[in-house]
Amino acid sequence: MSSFTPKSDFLQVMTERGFIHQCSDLAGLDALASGGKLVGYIGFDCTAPSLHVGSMVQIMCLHWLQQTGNRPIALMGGGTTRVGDPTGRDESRKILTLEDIERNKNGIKQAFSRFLTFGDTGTDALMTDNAEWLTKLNWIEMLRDIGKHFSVNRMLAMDSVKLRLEREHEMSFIEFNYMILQAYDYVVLSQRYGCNLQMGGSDQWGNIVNGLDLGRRMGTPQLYALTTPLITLASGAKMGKTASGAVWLNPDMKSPYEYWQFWRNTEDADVARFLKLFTTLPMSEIERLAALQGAEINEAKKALADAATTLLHGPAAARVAAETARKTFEDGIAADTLPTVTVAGADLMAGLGVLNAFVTAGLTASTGEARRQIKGGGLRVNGIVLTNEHAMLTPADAINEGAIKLSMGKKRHILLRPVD
RNA sequence: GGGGGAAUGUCCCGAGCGGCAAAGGGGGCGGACUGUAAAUCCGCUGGCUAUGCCUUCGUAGGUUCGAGUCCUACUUCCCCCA
Repeated sequence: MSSFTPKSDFLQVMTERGFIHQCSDLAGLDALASGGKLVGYIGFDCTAPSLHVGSMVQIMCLHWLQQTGNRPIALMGGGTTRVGDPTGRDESRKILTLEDIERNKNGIKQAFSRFLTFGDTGTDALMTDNAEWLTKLNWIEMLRDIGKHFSVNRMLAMDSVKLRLEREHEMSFIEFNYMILQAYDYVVLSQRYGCNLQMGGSDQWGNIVNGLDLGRRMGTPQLYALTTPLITLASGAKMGKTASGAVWLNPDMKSPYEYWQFWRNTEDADVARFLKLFTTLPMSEIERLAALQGAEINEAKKALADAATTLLHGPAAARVAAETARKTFEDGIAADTLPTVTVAGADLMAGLGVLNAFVTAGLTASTGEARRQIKGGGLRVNGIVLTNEHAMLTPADAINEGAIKLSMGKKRHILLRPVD
């Protein structure tokens, strides 16, 4: 596969930026892509109210698909989430309520508009929900039309099932059916929209290939599969977690500033790879940035943070985030654009204990943790290390544009702003 | 159907003679060193109105001054026999 030289823009971009892990037929796919005849989809689970950076690779795949003259489909898993994908899990998922799934779906939709141009013609992106057809399936019809194409022998041999069986972990019948539904999705999308490519993370290979098979048996045109590598950090950790939890894409769950910070803190060894995957900067520029050594590599990290944040939150928000970071870390002053938490002015007037202040700000989970952090020298008020856990905050401490800057560690800062 | 074993700090794994807020890891957080990096070293890693009080070892009872530890029943999981 490494010897294959793609001719299409799509596969050239995917290859040189490191998006390709496995493909069912690179040459066939290349031919279709050259003519702008690809209609590719990726399914997104509705298990959380927002996508997180872990899905960025997938989103970028759709983005490039469109940028190179093909049509992307973002498929919401409103139906499949009701069943639950057992892939990569050795315990059953808990079954989500329909209301939760609906809420999650609406939250997840938000992120896409920045990356894709939606519409009804040509290369316009499409968003659809597999609940639309899956919930209408009739059990007997489904068994006769779809079920007959599936071999239980083969299903049992699939990794997602085999692992559970080997470890003698429970796999319920509902989960066992997941792969059938995902395969069926692909066929439906093929029939409705001429979809001929499904992409996904490398763990989805089995599910995607099932779709290919089902399509062949049900008489669709040739379908293709393309998976992306699992993105881990150079240090081996799974990507997407930070001090303050998962890196969500929705701004109400993770501010643009925090998103910018996430990329700014990328490990040296990951910078070049991430620039290729998570920005649309030209390859020549990426090569220049990747060549930076030592402390200079920080310039590359800023470029990564700027570009990635611009993609998700827009240029204005990215500029603010970068400026906030510059003031905070390089000038050491409190930018009024830092994440802010408000307190009642009256409470502050009466004197607010520092322990409770840090809990209110969300920097520590409990007053106990705040106490321990103070012992370890980890908390600061207006930049000054806090040593007295009994200290009280008063309006006189609101010296940064009328707010108090609370910090935990070197990187996490919150403005506590009194309001009436 | 019969016999044996197991469930531990709500992140995970895991030790635990009747005196236990409970060993040890991993992970996470903080500190030092740096470049807002990695690696390394050090500290912390139930809650609170805090020299005390409250809640934690599958669930519910019991024995005991005192139970994660002993007894009984139940739930779930694993192993062996049929």
